[in-house]
Amino acid sequence: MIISKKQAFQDFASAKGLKSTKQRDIILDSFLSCHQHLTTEELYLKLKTDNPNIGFATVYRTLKLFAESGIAREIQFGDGQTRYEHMHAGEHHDHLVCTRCGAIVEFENETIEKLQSEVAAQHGFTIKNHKLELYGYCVKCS
Amino acid sequence: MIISKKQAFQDFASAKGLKSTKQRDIILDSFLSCHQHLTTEELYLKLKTDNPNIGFATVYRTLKLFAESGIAREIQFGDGQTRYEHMHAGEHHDHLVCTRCGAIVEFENETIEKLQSEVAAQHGFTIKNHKLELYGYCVKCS
DNA sequence: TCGTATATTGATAATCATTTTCAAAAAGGC
DNA sequence: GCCTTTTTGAAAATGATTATCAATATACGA
Repeated sequence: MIISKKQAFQDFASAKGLKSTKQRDIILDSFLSCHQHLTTEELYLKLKTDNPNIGFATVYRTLKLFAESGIAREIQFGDGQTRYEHMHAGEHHDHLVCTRCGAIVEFENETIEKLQSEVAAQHGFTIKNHKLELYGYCVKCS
Repeated sequence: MIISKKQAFQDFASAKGLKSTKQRDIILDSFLSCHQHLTTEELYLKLKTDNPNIGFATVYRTLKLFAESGIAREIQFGDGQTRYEHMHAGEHHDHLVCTRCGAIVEFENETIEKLQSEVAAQHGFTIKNHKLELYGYCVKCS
């Protein structure tokens, strides 16, 4: 899984004529080995421990590249920070967000996806992607 | 409809011990008579024509109050700006967003809502609100 | 109506996340 | 190795939003 993501990004990079650099490799490894939904800042801090020489501008730039390449997706939960999550080809998942403790649970629901397509078709829209987030309290917090 | 929103905000204000001010009245009228999904800046610019003496800090503060009072809701479409839309008691609508021309279409779908509740229940979540946005191209742009 | 306590305003400064700038360093051909 | 182009890191810039604070307005009791 991780290997194919690496491959996918390398394909994207060479197709775009990007040069391969140490920094991007490090950031890619770190991102792929990381839990989901992390902030640019979180990844930057995590990296800095082992690689104090990587600047945060590079982390920002590289995560944007990951999103562009399709191996990551930007998500925003309304707390002002952009998060990045791994993107698994072909599948899509949505989020339950606990507004008390910040816990994030992922879920998938094909019926909802199908209904979304129907709604879009009714309005003549061609859907590229979507975002569904349910906000509330998790088991522990309610 | 507009009158009841005004009433609703006044109830909220008095319950919170807020004083009634000219500025808030003007902003409330302007907001209620406005199209949906407007940016704080858009409302500020619109106001400034007739009321050059209202500061944008007040507009920001007041829109946050509207959201708190329940007559408005904050929405974010990922373009970096917070938008406010009218909130109709008891009903909830979601959005189709055209990523080319920026068109926004609202829709409601009870079945999706029901499925969301089911998903939340399965994970032990108590849902307070949710957000569903479908991004793609509208009829004209596709 | 007057005074007083409290909330609100507007201008400005501050903040926070993100982006841009730019000179120096690194990569990829040839 | 040379030369062109991309990338990097540090710092400055940006853009949206929030906090600060003195001046002003409001509510309410005397």
